[in-house]
Amino acid sequence: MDMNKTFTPSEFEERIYKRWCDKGYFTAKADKKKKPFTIVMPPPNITGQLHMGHALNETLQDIIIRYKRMDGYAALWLPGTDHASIATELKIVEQLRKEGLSKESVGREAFLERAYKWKEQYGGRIVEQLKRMGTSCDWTREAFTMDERCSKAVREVFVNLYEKGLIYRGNRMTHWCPGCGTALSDAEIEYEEQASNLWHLKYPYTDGSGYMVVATTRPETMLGDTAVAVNPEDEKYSSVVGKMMKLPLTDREIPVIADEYVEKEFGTGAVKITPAHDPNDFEVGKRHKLPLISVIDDKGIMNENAGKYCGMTREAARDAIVKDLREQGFIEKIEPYTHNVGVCYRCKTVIEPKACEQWYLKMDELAAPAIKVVKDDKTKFIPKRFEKIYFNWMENIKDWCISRQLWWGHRIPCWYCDECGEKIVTKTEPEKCPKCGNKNLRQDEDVLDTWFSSALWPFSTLGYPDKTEDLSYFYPTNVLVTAYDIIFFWVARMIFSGIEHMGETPFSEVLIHGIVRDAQGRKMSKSLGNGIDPLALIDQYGADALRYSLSTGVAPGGDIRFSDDRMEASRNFMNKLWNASRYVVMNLENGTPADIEKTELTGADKWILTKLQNVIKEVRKNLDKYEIGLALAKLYDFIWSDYCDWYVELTKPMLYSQDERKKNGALGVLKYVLSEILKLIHPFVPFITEEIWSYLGISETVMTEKYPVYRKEYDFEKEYGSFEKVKEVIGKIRFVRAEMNVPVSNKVHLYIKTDDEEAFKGAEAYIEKLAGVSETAFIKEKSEAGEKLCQAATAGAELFIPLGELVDTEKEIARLEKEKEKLTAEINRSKGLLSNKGFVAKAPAALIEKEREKLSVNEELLSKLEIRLKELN
RNA sequence: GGGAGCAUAGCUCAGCUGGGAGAGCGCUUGCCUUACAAGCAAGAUGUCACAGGUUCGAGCCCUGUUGUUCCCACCA
Repeated sequence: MDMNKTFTPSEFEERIYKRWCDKGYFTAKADKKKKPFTIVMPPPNITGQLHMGHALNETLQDIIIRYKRMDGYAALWLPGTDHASIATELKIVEQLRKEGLSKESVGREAFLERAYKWKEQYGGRIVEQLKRMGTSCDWTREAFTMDERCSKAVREVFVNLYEKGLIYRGNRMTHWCPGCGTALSDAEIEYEEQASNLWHLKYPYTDGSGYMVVATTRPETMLGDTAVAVNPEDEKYSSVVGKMMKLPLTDREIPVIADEYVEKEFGTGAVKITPAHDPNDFEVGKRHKLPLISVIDDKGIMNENAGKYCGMTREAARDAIVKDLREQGFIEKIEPYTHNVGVCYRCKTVIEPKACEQWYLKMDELAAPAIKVVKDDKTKFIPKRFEKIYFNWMENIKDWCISRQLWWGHRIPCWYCDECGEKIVTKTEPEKCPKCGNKNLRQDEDVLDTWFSSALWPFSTLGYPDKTEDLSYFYPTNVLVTAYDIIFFWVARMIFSGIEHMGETPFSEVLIHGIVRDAQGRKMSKSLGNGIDPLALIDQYGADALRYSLSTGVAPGGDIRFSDDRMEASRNFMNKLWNASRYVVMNLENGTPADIEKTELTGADKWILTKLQNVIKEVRKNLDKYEIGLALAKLYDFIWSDYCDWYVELTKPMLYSQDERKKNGALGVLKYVLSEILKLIHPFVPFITEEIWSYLGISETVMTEKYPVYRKEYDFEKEYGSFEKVKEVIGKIRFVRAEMNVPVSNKVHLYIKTDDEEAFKGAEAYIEKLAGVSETAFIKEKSEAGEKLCQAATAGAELFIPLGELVDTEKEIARLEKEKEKLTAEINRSKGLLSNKGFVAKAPAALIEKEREKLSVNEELLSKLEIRLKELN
C-alpha cells in the first residue's frame, strides 16, 4: 500500500466521505456528559446550485464544527434546505410557460403538485454538491422549511403572534413586484441608479389664468393625479392654493393643495400627487382626502382608468404620454436626471408601489428585546462592526409585510366565513365556522414570506413547538455563520423570533464573512458570467485545496478575491503535506518508531516538539476566536518551514544511519509530530488528513481524535535556544556558499571556533547534511583552519571554511563590508534606544534586557568582523 | 443625506492587547541533494495614502484631508 508520488485527491475523497457517513461520525447525540456545540446551517435554496458563496460558508462552518467535535463537544451541525418561495415559483412558472401554460390555467393544486415534483427532482442537487465539500453535517437531522416539522412551527408561531395582536391585516402602500405578481417586504427591494429624465409638465388652471409647472420622473402616472401640491410657506404659490386645474390628456379637474411634504427648493416647488402610485403621495392623499385613481394593474399594464393608453406597458405608456403631451404643448422642458429605482431582488422588475390589503407583523415590540440581546452581548457579532448595521436596521424597522400573492409556500392559516364574515386563525383547518356553523369556509389565498419560516430555523429544526430532547439540549445554538448580505433578511429575524418564541436568543455568536469576488474584484454574478464553479475546482484540485483557498489569509468579515493562482498555491501545499507524510510512511516500513515518551530526544527533536507546542497554543487561541485565517497561516508555516524544510531534513542523517536507536528515535518523533499535524489541520482539510492518517495505523479515523493540547513536558525552552544556534550556523554556511557560488555537491570542510562547544557537539551530523559539509572540526585558534578561508560569525561561534582557489578576496571583502554596514546600523539603533531616558524608564524590563543582549551580541560580531577585514586588507 | 470598510513589496492580501515591517504569487542566482521541480537553497524589493496629535516608542490609538468600495435612506 504505497502512497502516490503526488497528491491525487480524486482517488480518495468520495470513498472517505462515504465511510464517514456510513460510520455515523457526523451524527450528534444529546450526551449529558458532554457540552453541546450547535451550528444550524443557513439553508440553501432548493433552486440553488453550489456557488463560491456556499463553498466559503460551508467551509467555515465545517472547520468550526470539526474542531469542536474533536475538542470533546457534542457537536451538531444541522443541515437543510429552504423552499425559496419566489425563486421556486418563478422556476415552475417558467416551466409552464415553455409548455404554453400558465399558473392560472393549471390551477393551484396542479401547480403545487408540479412544484413538489420539482423539489423531489432538483431539491437534493445542492445537498449532494455540499457533500463534495466534505461537510460534516448531521444528515439524519436534515430539514426542509416546508417539511412537516417546520410547517407545524410556522402555524404555531403565526397563530401565537396573531393572538397576541402582533400579526394583523392592514391596507397600506406596499412594494408590488409586477414581475412576480406579489407584494414584497422592504428588505426585498434593491435600489439601482438609473439615468432618466425629470419632465417638467404644464398644468393649466381652469380659470384661464395660465398654468403651473410640475416636475415628475414618472409622467405615465399623471393620468392618476388627483391634485398638485405646493408648500404652504411658499409665497410664489400662495395665491393659487385652492384653485382648480385641468389635468392634461384627461377631462378631469384637480385642485392645488398645500402640504408640508413639498420642498420649496426642489424642481419647481410643485408636485403632482398620485396617491395610488406613490407612497408619499398616498400619505398626502390621506391627509387631504383625495380620491385614489389607479391607472396601472398588478402586471404593470395600464388599466381602464388610463383611457386610450389602456393595455400598454408602463414603459410604452410613458413614451406615448410624453409624445402626446409634447404635441399638445404641455411639456415645458425635459432635463436629464439620474435617480434610484427600486427593483425586485428576485426578478429585477421595477417595483410598483401599490395600496392594498396585506398581512403584517408588528415590529416595534419584537425589535426592542432583539436590540437588547446584542447590546448586552448575549449575541455577539464577529467582527463587531456589523452590530452597528444591525442596530441601524432594527432601530428603524417598519412593520414586516409577510403575505405573498404566491402559491408555493406556507399558506396563511386563516379561514373566512362568507356567511357571517368571521375570520378564523387556527393551527388546524377548522371544520365549520365557530360562530355560525357554516361548513363552507375559504382559506386565505396568500402564502407567507419565505423568510418567515427561515426566521424560525434555529428552533423549528430542533423540534419546536414540541419540547424535544434535541431542542432542550442543543438550543440555543452557539454560532451562526453567514455572509453580511443576509443580516437583515435572516439574522435579525431569527434573533427576534428566537427571543419571542423560545425566550432566548438563538445563538451566542454570529460569525460574518464576506463574499467571494473574481480576480478583478468584481462580484460574481450570473449576468456577468464571471462565476467560478466550485465543483470544477474540486475536480481539478481537490476539495481540500478549495477549502484551503477559501480559508487562508482571510480576515473575518472580509471579501475574498479568488484566482487560479490561489488554487494552485493551495494544491501545492496539499502536495507538500502529502509528500512529507510519504517520507514518513516510507521510512516506517524500514524501522519501528520508538515511543517518544521513553526515547532519548535529540536537540532537533526537542526543537521541533517545542515549536509544535507553540503552534498548538496559537492555533487553539485563534480558533477559539474564530480567527480561522490566522490559525491556518500558522499551521502552514509550521508544516512547511519548520517540519518539512527543517525537521524532515534533520532526521535524514538519523534515518540513514546504522544506529537503530537513533533511527527509531527519529522515526518516533517524526511520526508523532506528523500525527499531531494531521489532527491540527484536519478541520481545515479533512480528506487529505484522513487519507494520510490511514497509512499511519494509529486509529480508524482522525475525525474523532482528541484535538491536540499543549503539553508542558514537550516545551524545551533551553534546548530550543541552543538548537536555534545550530540553525544559525547552517544558515551562515549556506549563505557563504551561495555568495561564493559553491554548489551543495561540492562538499567543504568546516572549522568551528567557539567558547560553547557543548551547543554544537552532537550537531555535526545536522550541519554536515544540511550545509553540505564533509567534515567538522572544533578549533581553538584560527591558524588551525589553514589558508584561503571564508569566514563567518554567528552569535555563538566563528566559522572558517577553507575554499582554496574558490576564495575571491575582493568578493569576500565586499560581502563583509555589507555585513558591517548592517551590523553598525543595528548597533546604532540599539544604542539610540538604550540611551533614551524615556525608554529605559518606561519600557518593560524584559524588552530592555532583550535590547541589551542584542547590542552586546552585535558588538561582538562586529569586532570579529573588523579583525577579519583587517587581515584581508 | 446617514453609516461602515479599505488604502502596507510589482500583484493579491495578513499583521492579535502599541515595542526591531510579513506571507503567497511574481522576480534574480544556484541546484534533478534517494518525500516533493506542484520542489530545495540563497537573494532583491516598502516615506505601511497624506497632514497633524497622543506616547519613551505608532502600520496599529486620536483628529482632519484625499482616494476608493459597500450598506442604509430616498424629495417629485
